[in-house]
Parts: sequence; structure tokens; C-alpha cells
Amino acid sequence: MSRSERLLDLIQILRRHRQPVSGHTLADEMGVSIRTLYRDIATLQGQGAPIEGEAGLGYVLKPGFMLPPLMFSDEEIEAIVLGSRWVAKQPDKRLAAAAADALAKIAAVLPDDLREDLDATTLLVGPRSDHLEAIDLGVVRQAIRDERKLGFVYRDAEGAASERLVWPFALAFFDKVRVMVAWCEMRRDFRHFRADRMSGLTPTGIRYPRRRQAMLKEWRATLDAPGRNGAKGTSG
Amino acid sequence: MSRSERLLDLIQILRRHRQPVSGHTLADEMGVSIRTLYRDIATLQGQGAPIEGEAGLGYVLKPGFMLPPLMFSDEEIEAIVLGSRWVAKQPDKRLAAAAADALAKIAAVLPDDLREDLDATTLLVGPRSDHLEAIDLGVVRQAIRDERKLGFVYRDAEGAASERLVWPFALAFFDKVRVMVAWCEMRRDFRHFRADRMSGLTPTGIRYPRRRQAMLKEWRATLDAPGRNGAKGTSG
DNA sequence: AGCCTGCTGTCAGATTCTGGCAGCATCGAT
DNA sequence: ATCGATGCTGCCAGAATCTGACAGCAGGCT
Repeated sequence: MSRSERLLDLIQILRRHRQPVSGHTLADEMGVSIRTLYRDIATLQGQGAPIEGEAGLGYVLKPGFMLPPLMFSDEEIEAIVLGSRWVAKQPDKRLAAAAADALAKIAAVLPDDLREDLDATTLLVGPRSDHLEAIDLGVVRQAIRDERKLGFVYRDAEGAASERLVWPFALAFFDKVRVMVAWCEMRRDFRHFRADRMSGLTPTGIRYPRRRQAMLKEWRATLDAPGRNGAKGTSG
Repeated sequence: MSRSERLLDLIQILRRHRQPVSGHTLADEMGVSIRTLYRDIATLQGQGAPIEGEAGLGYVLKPGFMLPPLMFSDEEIEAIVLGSRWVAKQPDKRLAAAAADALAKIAAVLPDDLREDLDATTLLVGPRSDHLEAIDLGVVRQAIRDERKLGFVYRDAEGAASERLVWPFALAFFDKVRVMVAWCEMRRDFRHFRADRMSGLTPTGIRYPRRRQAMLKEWRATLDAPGRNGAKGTSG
């Protein structure tokens, strides 16, 4: 196994362990000496991997994705840049900033002439005409990532308000509105909530008892099934 | 200089030369022997770089972008995936396919658990309500990339049709319509053309005499300047 | 204090990389 | 057909790099 492959493996092993892992354990798993492991960690850190080591504890990899060297065609890079520019114009500030950061990160590692091409990529995203929401969608995305329950107040199409506690698992971006998809504890069913009708967002920190992937899959099945209202009908 | 750095350099040098370059030249530029160069080329090809060598000619790198190892945060990868999903739903078929390819390419190099996360990334893009255009936007994007003149028939808001020959340099994606930005030879000015009002697209193969970056910059300046109509007003 | 752990320096041996050489194949020009 | 330029591969010895072992220091926990 070449050194570069081993470095990717190391990232992968670190990701598997959520708790801190000792260097000795890692060295064993990879079949190298502890000294080499320290060198590998240093190399990865030098490449920007967010690995943190603390004496007495071990190593942790902060959540994130490591991409190996990758080749994209002109059209593929145009698609990524255009898509990121669209995201960068979303009203969700944190996500927009992340899109801008990702683009900057890509631009930073490119040679000058390619960076110019990227800057001058002539696919533009027009201004948006949005129903602005009062809540911070970043909180919703975090709850989805962590699979934790979320409380809020919902005002339905008729203007009636109600308090909800839900298990959020998806966020859909439409042309003008954003919609959270979740299991509603009150209704005991999947429900869709327009972000501009939500308020008083309160993350609970309580994990909900299902995997979001499973709920997403089940929810998609209900969309395809006939005789039952899908995303459009059962809002709130 | 480490070997991996040298490989990136090699890509960069290959990009600079548009014509085929002999291995001997490349080896000189990088300060290594011809034998090592052959090995480096083989390594890059093994990593997926589209380098082609032909006996009697030399090496050419097909256009594209090589990204070195890169680290993204959760939110950054979410932004890229969401953006690419949005692009993948655009009516521009080729661009949509490129977005899907880029996502697949990223997914292919990730370990299984990360790939699942990617598949299950719970940011969805809603269906689109578009004015569908009759033309192939891929032709427009190609003309922009190549900086070549483009001919077509334009039907303005009043329904009057006219033949145009323009220097296209940007393509803007609005919620419902796509707009090509170009210098119009007939009007001798920047003009904006809604894609759904264009027909009879004919790429000319003739290079226009300016850089698209320069035109983009100049056009943007006209948007900011007062007392002059910008993007919204001078359509067609 | 004692233990576990991270981290660095040093150095010899193992591993990999590199350059030179030889040889063959392919393409275009003469 | 011949020739030159070029791509491409195998081989091998020397150079460069990587690796493992050891020693030593520092920080956190019991």
C-alpha cells in the first residue's frame, strides 16, 4: 500500500471512531509503528485535515469530508460553481457562507490561470424573489444532522397557530419557499412545514428514535403511493 | 519538492501548453529525467487525469480541472451537494448531466459510510416551473467557453423576430428563465436575450475579438452606472 | 507520583524513487 | 522503405525517502 493510500485510510479510520482514539490503536489498525503514525498525522494536518490530538486522550477528527485528488471536466466544474453560486444566494446565511467558503477553498488550491477561469465562469445566478423566513434555517439543518427533536410554533394557511414537536429529517428548497419535512409527534404522521410560517425555533437536544435515512425513504414511498396526499397537500 | 507536488505541477505545465508537448520538453521544465516523466504521466493517468500521448506528437491534457486533496466541512459539502442537485434539475440537459456526473465522481471516491451520508443528504430541491426553451443551452455555453460568435433568431417581447449575430459571454439563471448576455453586432451594445425567445442557434466558429472576462467586467460596470438601463430593461 | 498519551530528535535499515541504458512500436516526412 | 521523433516498458544501481526503534520531554488524569 502506498503512503498516500494509507493517509486516506487513516482519515477513514479516524472517522469511524467518534470518541478520541489513541495513536497506538491507530498504528495497530494500520499496521505501522507509532512513530510513523505521528508522521502521518502531521502530514494530514499539513494538508488541512482537522485532526486534533490531546495528551492523555487521543485523536479526534472534526466532522468533515476529505476528498482525494479528483479530476473534473469543464462542464462538471461549471455545474459545481453555478450550483454553489445559487446556494450562496439562498437566504439561509450559514449555508450561503458555506457555499462561498467551499468555492474559495477550491479556488485557493488552483493555479492562477484556473482561478481566473473560475472567477470568470460566466454562469450567473439571478436575484431571488423570496418569502423570507424569520427563523434560522441553520438550526433546522443542525437538528437534521444530529437527528434531534425540534420544537416551534406553526401558523397554518388559515392563520391558526399551534406548538409542535417534530423529528426533522429533510429540508426542501423550492423556487420561493423552503419546506421542512418531519415526523410530527402531535399528528403522528409526516408533515411539511413552510419555513416562513415557523417561529420560536427551540432545539431540544433530545435524539429522536429513528434514523433520518429510514424516515426519508419511508416518506418518499408515501409520495409515490396513490390515494394519499404527498408533499403538496398535507402542509402543516 | 515532493513527488505529489511535482505531479500537480506537471498537470499545470501541461495545461499551459495548448498544443501537444514532447515528453522531453516536459522533463526539462520539471527538472527530471525523461524516464521519471513517463512514470509520472502513468501515475497521473492512473489517478484519472485525461492525459493523452501519441507517438511522434507528444502529450496533450484534455480540458478539465485537477483538484488536489481537499477537506470540506459538513456545511460546505452540504452546500455543494445541494447546489449540484439544483443544477441537476435545470432544463439544460448537458449541464444537468454534468452536475450529476460531478456528484457521482465525488461519491465514487468516498468510503461507504460517507457515501451514504451523501446520498441521504437531506437537502432537497423542489420541482421547477420553467419557461422551457427550444434551444440547446449547451451550444451557448460552448460558444462562451470558446469565445466564438453565435447566430440566432430572436423574437422580442412584442413578437417581432430578427436575426442576430452576437458575442456571448455570460448566461444568467433566474428562477424561471435563462438569459444570455452578449455584445450584439447589430445594436453595437450589450444586450440580454431570454433563452425561451431564441431559436435557430448557429455556432459560427469565428472567434470574437475580445476576452469574455473583459466584456463581463465592462458589462457589470454598466449595471452599476446610473442613468443607463441594466439587465432588466434592455432585453433583446 | 505514576500512568497514559501526544510530540520531537536521531539514526540505521528497508523501501521507494530516480536516472541511465537498451529495446520496441507508432507516426509522419523524406 | 527508411529515417527521425516520439511514446512506452524492463532492468538495475545509486539517491532519496520512509520506516521503526529508542530516548526524551510535556500535558492531562487518577
